[in-house]
Order: sequence, then C-alpha cells, then structure tokens
Amino acid sequence: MGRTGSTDDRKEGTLDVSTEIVKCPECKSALVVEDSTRGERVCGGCGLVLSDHRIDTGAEWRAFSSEESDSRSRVGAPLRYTVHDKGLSTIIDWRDRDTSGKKLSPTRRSEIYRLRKWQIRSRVHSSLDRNLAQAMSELERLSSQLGIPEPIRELAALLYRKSIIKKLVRGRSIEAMVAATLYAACRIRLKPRPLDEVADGSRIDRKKLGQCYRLLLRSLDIKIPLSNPIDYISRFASQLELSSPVQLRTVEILQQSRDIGLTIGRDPLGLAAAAIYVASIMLDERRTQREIAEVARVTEVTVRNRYKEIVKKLGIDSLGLEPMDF
DNA sequence: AAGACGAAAGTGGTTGA
DNA sequence: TCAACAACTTTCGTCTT
Repeated sequence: MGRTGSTDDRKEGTLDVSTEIVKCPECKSALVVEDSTRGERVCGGCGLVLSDHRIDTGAEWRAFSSEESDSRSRVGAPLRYTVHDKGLSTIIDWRDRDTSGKKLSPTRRSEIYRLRKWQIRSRVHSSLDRNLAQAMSELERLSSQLGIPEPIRELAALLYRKSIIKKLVRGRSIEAMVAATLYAACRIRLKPRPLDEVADGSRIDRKKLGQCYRLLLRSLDIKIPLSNPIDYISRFASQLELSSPVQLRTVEILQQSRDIGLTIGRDPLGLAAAAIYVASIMLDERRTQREIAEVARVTEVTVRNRYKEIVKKLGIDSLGLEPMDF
C-alpha cells in the first residue's frame, strides 16, 4: 500500500455539503456540483469551475519502492454520497475468526458479537443518520427500478443531503423528497425522465412529487432549464425499437420545429412524441399514435395536435413519405 | 377491427390584479 | 387570494385503412 494521504487533504471543512450551500458567483444562484473525478466544484448552471483543491479519490501517483509501484493506491474506497455515512465506517466481519484465521475463543466470540450489535445500532444513531439511511436505500431502490446510472444517483444523493440541511424534508415524506431529488438530478444531467415515470416507480403521487420538486428548485436556488425534447428521443426510440435513422430524423424535425418557434409553451414530452411519430412514418417504421403516446406518457390527442402542427408548419406532405428540405 | 380524427368539456398550473 | 388563461387530458362519436 502506498503512503497514507496527507491528512491535510482530509479536513472536515472541505467536505462539501456538511458546510454551507454554495452559490455560483457568476450566474448568481446556480447549483454547484461536486465533480469527484476531477476534484472540482463546478457550477451546474454556467459550468464555471469554482474550486479545485478537493479530495482526489483516484489512485496514488507516487511510488518510493517497487512494492509501492505495484499497488499505487490510497487507503479506502472513494467517498460516496449514496452511502449514508459516506463509506467511512469500520465494519466488523461476521466470521468468527481473527485476522490470522484462527477460531475465536467462546468469550471472545460473545464479546465480538456484542460489538457487532452496537456497531449496527450506532451506525444509524442520530435521527439524521436514520433519515439518510432510509433515504439512501429508497434512492437505491427507486433508481435501480428506473435504471438510473450511478453518477446521477450520486447527484441525487448530494441534493438530498442539501435538502436535509435546509430542513426541507421536515413534514414531508422521505420518499417524496428522494423522488424529487432523483427527478431533478436526471434533468440536471440532461437525461430527463417523465415526471409520471418517476412517480410510478415511487409510492408518491405525481402531485406531491411536483410540489417537492418545485420546493427543491426554490429552496436550493437551482436553475434547471426547460427540458429539451431531444433528450428524450434515444430512450423513447429504443423503447419503441426504432432504428437510429429514425432517431436522427426525429432530432432534425425537433430542431426545425424549434427554429420556427413551434416549441415554445409546449410540453416537451408531447413534442418528442409527435416528432417520433412523424419520423417513424417518413422512414417507413410506422408506430401507432397510441404506442408512442404510451412511452412518452402523453395522450394520443396531444401527439395528434403536435404532429398536425409540425406537418403543417414544416410543410411535410401529409402522405408522410415526402422528405423535408435536406 | 384497429387506428386516426376532432369536438367538447374537464383538469392542474401559471400569471397578474 | 382569486379569476383568467393556455396547454393538456378525458371522453366519445365518426371516419379511414
């Protein structure tokens, strides 16, 4: 093992959320996100790097002997937000053997047994820890059900910690707050999920989720731009088993629609659905309005209305196979 | 018979007084 | 706090493939 990291790097104060909520000086009230792979604080709004002397969770780079160069590592696993105690605790193994592998004496065994019991109790000692432990397990459950990738979970966990500090969870259900942070995290990372989809995976109804989400935005001063219909395309297309040419055409349609102002004030989900519908007809991989409406979680009527507008304003022949200009 | 269409009334969120 | 409003949904009868 390499040297133990210089302890100066591990001062408690540099550990993000436990301190205060950070605001970006550039775009005044944006979300500041920790980028643990590069050890930076980055503004989620404008991309400004705010500080760069963070903990490096990567491997050690110096080596003073041959063994060291074989295993350049720092001690311990990287810090993670989805683990409620950030993964810093010691774990007493369940096996009744000591470090050399010998069986323990009966008295020693019962002693270890007691230690283990107390360790389990102390890990969820304070109410804050209990809350976090519950929230993180719910986050884990919900995001694996929805297939949310790890980095987005981490962001959601970070948001949850911030909302606890701001006392937003008080009087609200943990589940609702978790779902809201996850929804927000997806949107921040430009991988939005329909609100209904998140609500379905959770035991929270859509209305509560929406309320928590809006509270989150206001209280944490996060600015999340309107979701872009294009961000939904790849997921919807794969759910509908549409080829990549259809996806490309869909994106083109959406871009052109936006250029002529067809998209303002419209539900991004409806736009995405309609564009997919048009593209699927154009490239002869037709899907029914109903199928598309279902994955996009809008009604057929909405698909219809949007698609009518698109066809009319973009001058696409109603028969469908007529290509657009370029 | 399934899909597409469109009218009409209902719903939840936003805005501005 | 309330009313007006735009977008979306629900529902349903009719037309098209």
